[in-house]
Amino acid sequence: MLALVIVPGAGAAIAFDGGRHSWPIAEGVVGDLARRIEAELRPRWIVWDRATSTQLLHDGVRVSKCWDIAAVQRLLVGGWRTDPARVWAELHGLPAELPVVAEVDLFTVAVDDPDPDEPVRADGYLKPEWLERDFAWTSARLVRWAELAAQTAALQIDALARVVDRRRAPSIARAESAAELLCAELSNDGLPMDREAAEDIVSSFVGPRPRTEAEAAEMRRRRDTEVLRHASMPNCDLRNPAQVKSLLRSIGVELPDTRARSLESVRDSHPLVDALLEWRKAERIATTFGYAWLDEHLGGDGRLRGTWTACDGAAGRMTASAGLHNMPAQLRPAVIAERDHVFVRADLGQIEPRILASVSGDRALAAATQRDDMYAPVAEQLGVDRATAKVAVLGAMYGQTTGHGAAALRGLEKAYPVAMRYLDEADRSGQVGRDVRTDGGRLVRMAFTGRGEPGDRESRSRAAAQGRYGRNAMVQGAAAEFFKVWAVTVRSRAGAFDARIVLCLHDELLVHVPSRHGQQVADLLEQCLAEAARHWARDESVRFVADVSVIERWSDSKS
DNA sequence: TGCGGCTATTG
DNA sequence: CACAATAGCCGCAG
Repeated sequence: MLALVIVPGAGAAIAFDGGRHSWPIAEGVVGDLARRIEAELRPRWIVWDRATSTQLLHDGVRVSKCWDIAAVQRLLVGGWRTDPARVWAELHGLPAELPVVAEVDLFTVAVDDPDPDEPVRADGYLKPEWLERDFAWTSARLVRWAELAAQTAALQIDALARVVDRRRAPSIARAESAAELLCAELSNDGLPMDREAAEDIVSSFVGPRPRTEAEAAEMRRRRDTEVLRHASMPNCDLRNPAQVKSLLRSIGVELPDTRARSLESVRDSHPLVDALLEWRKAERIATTFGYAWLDEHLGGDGRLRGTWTACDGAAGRMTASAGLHNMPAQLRPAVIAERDHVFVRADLGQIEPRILASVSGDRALAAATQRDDMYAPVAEQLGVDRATAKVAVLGAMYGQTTGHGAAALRGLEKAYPVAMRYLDEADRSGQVGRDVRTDGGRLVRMAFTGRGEPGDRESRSRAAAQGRYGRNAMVQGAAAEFFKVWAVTVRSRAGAFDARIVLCLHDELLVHVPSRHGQQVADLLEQCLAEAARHWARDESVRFVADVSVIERWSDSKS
């Protein structure tokens, strides 16, 4: 483990052996030095947060392993406030009211710090001025800062071992850290996308690229007219749901809302409905996934870039902006591998119920995971058809209590009591605002604001919603952890084939690979899945499956 | 100008 | 419209 701190404009420092040995580094040589250390020693780099990894990436250094203090802290205590001062205070059990930099005004005088190179105060807190933008860094202070990072990482290892199985804790923290490296790389590298193909698709929905604002308005007006010509409300604003409701009423269609689902149910009653649904599709492309989107996010190098987050606020899934996680299926044919490259795409099959079987330790449900389609044995067990079994299992994980799955839910309770109790326990925690911790040790905060008088209808429905949130967080969160272990395992092995992960999508990986290595990387993804399962799961009772294919366009895979 | 509501897309 | 997310536009309050 080797701690590295970089303060742009001030310099850098490294520390190892828990901070007992340390050196300052001139800022100009950080990249070269880090590259040589990485090549010769392959250390686990301790960093305060992703900024250091991103800085290295900009210097052209890709490190293989790290301990990201902020990422591990989010795992340990949840939330987003993971600056060094807070992390340090939390690890030392100090009260959450952090000291702030004292204002110097007419009534106070600046007190000289007797030990200005020491970041820790007598009361144990970090000095807040060390976190200020204009802090007067010196090489002595940078060195102490690196030593402190090394000490902090050591404290986290102990803290983690107290909340997760001691054997599994380090690998989970390392995966969360490596996920930060992966996210830095995904943000930097982008997703290959063919601009011409993308513009052709956009054009097929909204017409050619308008050259002026007036032209754009004219095209918008023409699209509106295609719908409005079916009725006699020429000034109706199709972007206003209330007015659309009136429009529908004027043609004799009464609906509670104007969502696509509702509209589809009355599709045959009037030609306007069909036109409106078509209009919605085009409008979506025009406003969100159109020329403006391409101009903003698709670089001249044919890479679509967004900002990647390694864990979201809820349960720790990865998120991405710029439409990388919700790109309409119609645009995916434009995601094309570069010359002499292919994509290897892999998605985990039925990941959430398999995760539930694993984390709950339900032996009967684990037995069902031995099958490629685990809903089939569940259906047999429950004496219902497959579709019903699937709805029931998903309903149990999401907290559905009404509808078609409700009856089968009672069957689930009988057949898989261990798994159902696990979900129920999380549900109760959520309802009363008690934090839950996922199997991998992520704390999911449940302290919601404003629980009203218990008993009234509003507060009961809010409690139920919080219960569903808690129930789902345990499954979705554990699935996210497992996915990250898989992804970072692939990341570390893919380099041998000059392959890079270019997209992570909750249960799906897209890897960009030189064509000659396509099949080898496809095999690699399967191997990494088995390896991830061995590292992440408590035992080997649950089988995980993936669908892997070698393709040229993202849209080429069957499923 | 910021925020909740509505709607869309995705896993 | 079960769970999660990002994102755009509208109306309304300040």
